[in-house]
Amino acid sequence: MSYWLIKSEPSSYSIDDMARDKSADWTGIRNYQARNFIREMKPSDICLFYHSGGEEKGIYGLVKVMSSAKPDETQFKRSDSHFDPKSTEEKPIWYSVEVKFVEKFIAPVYLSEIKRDPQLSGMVVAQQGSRLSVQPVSPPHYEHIIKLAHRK
DNA sequence: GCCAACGTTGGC
DNA sequence: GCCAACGTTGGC
Repeated sequence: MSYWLIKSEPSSYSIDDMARDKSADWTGIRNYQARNFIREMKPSDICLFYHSGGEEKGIYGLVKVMSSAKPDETQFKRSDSHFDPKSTEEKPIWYSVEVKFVEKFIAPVYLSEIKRDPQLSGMVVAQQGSRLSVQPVSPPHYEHIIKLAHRK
């Protein structure tokens, strides 16, 4: 059982879109480091859902991993913005997982809080210049985020 | 909207 | 294999 953080631009896909759709294929990851983390994901792993950009950047909820990694179908579709001509069905380059909506936080945990909280120091998302869109989260960091997210 | 930090591409 | 040029991410 592992914990992860996945980023999304709320203008393209927000936690509310996620809540409406109930489940989604997490496609479009086109970075090797992020791809490698996708391939480590296992069903029942939990992901923190992070909004990058938008008014208040931060963690807005949780989704659960429902499948192990499978080839990201968008890499094969010529018309898709994530089409990759170097990839073939026999040797796919990019992977996706299916995720299911779990909850939207009562109290989102904002990036400014994450940076300020000593118990969250070292979180990748708070590091300067961190562009990694899929990243591991340690259990203590996860537990603390949940505590903050459920405070009244 | 700006731009620093980053990852990738491609010429050599 | 190096590294300059380029494109993108994402915080501010």
